[in-house]
Amino acid sequence: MRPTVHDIAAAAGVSLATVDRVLNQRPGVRHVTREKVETAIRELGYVRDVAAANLAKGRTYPLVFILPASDNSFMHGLNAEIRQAVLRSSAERTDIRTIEVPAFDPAALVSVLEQLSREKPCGIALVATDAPDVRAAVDRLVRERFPIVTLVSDLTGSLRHHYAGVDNIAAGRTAARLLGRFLGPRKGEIAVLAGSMLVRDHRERLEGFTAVMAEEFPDLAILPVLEGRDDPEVAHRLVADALGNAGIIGVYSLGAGNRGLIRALKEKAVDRVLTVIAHELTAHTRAALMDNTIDAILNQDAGHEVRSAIRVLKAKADGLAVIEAQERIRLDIFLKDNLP
Amino acid sequence: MRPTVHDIAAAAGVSLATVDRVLNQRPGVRHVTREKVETAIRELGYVRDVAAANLAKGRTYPLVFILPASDNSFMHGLNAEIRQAVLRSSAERTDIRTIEVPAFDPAALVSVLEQLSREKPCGIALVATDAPDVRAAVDRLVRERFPIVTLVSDLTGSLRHHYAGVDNIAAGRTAARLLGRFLGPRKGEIAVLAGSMLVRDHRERLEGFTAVMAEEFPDLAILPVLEGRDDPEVAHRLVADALGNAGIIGVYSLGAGNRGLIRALKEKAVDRVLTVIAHELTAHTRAALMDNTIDAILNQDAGHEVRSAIRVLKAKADGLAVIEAQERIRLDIFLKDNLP
DNA sequence: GATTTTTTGATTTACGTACATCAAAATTGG
DNA sequence: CCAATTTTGATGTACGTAAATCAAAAAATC
Repeated sequence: MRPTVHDIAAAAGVSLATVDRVLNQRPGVRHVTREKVETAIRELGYVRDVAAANLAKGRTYPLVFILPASDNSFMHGLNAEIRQAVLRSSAERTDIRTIEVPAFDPAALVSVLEQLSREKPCGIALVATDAPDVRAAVDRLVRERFPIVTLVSDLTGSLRHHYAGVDNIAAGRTAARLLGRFLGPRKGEIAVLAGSMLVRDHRERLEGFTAVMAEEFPDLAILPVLEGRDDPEVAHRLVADALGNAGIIGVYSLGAGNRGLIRALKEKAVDRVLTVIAHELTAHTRAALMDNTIDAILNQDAGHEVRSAIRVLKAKADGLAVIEAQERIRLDIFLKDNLP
Repeated sequence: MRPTVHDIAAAAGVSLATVDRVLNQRPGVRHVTREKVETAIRELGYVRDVAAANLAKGRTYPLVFILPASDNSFMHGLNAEIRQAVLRSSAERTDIRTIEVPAFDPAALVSVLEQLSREKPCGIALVATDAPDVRAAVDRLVRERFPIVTLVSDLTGSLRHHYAGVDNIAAGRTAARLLGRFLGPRKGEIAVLAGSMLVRDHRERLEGFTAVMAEEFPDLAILPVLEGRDDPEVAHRLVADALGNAGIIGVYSLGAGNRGLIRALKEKAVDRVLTVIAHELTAHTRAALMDNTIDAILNQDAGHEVRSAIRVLKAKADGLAVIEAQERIRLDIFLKDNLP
């Protein structure tokens, strides 16, 4: 049986009340006494029973998710997963609120963060826009002891406690190797469709992609990036135009808005052997994978990201350790054979 | 605030004791009264606070893991993950015991299962050997209300509550498509190294592999399967022999014992362009992926499997729902760029 | 209608922790 | 040494549930 506060009190030769004062960092304990208690805690290997403590405190975890107001399948999916988590709130003692901010707008994000610092949630998850102001705001909140995790898009160099998302450089590198290997000895040009180079995850994917292409597949030339703003219409136009170039033998779509890409491919490339790699598994990309329009899909599981963010925020709020391996968000590679 | 037993009692117009009798299916409640309470429970949307209940009961979850006594990296890894879970036991209220049984020995497995039915653990996870006797023993335990999950290797057609492992047919299919696509237009022969065709997961991987090869890559011929018994020495000999055949352009290793495979490849195939796909990420396969001896690794995350099995068994023991998407064990595809 | 049996209520203790109160003891300052 | 202050102990209540006991009420049996 694991030791309880009573055991600590007995071992330290003090009363229950004193143990309680030490455990909950209440004042009125002499230094020597505090040391005695802390020694007993260490020696007996006491760990607070979080379930009992939460019961006694009537504790809930007010959490805030800050998401960009983007109208694409991935963000819709992320939202849906948060709603699922809300349904589990009562069992998990969470109290989850979602705030939408304009996409790619650091100032708006900062103002929301500043507002939250007054509201005292016990944890914040945000899809970070990569800007110095945002970094500063996040660092300030971390210093004020708010648990913070970045979701989907990281804020490197900031003090955030955790990042619940995939390694986008690795994703880009993986895409490049898959494309290169699938194309084999063929020579030609590769079209790259991105959302916006202002978003860190897209930049990183491109960075990884071009690095591996340059190192390992010198026969494949990367064309200038098409920025589709994650909008199906824009993507469609850009890709349809680009396919006028007969030298293109491969396409890497590293953002959202794949609906337009797929339409363009079906209209303009029926007679050509194109190898296509895209990101994010949606109804559209899934269908395209099944009918061979797309050859592979790289994906991040939004459900895992949301659940992981919640687990990590709760653990940080309680000062507990997280199981690192469990919280690592993996890059899923889907071929038509291993779809979920 | 979520309703408590007191609210149920008030709503149903009965005493706390009666609510307790209904909730814990104790006798001495008239049918009509029971109905009243159940209606109140439904109408208020009451769900038992599992944390409080466990505290009151002093409940622990005695769980048993039954593993084959196989001496390969994967089983060692699985064992290590179970030990990690044991370290978390006190926080998770689990009490985990591991039983090793001779590998591929249905009778031994059945006798352990029968013994357990007397011991009353609150959940059992087993790496199933696929045999009718085992299926019958598992079904019997399920009927006796033991929560049971299969781990790594499933027992299809049995009544087990859950399978914590990958879809091995999908894994084989994925391996085939990767190999076929990586080889591109080349024609030649493919060597397949398995552990044993007596194990269901190996059979399924082969089944998926040959199916996709036949459907989609008719220029690639699959050679008779080499059964390496998951033993590095045997695997080494078999592969070294097979590589005498100059027509081999690809290798699929669907079992364990990859150390021998890798040695054989380094000795016999330095001057050849072989495409190699293997299962299970270990120190050896990882190094081989990095130095281009292996082109891709398919993996199942033993840590996820163990944690998932525990979560599911606990949920079943409490009669709670599991988050299906969370418990799905995914097939990891590793290229050298996305290694963890 | 009296007796037995079944059903229900009222109440208590417990789980491990949090938190508050008040009294007692120890320490500090003058 | 006394008074003021700080530190410690003792005790009780609470959280939501489980489980037990005993008395009271209701229903079933004769």
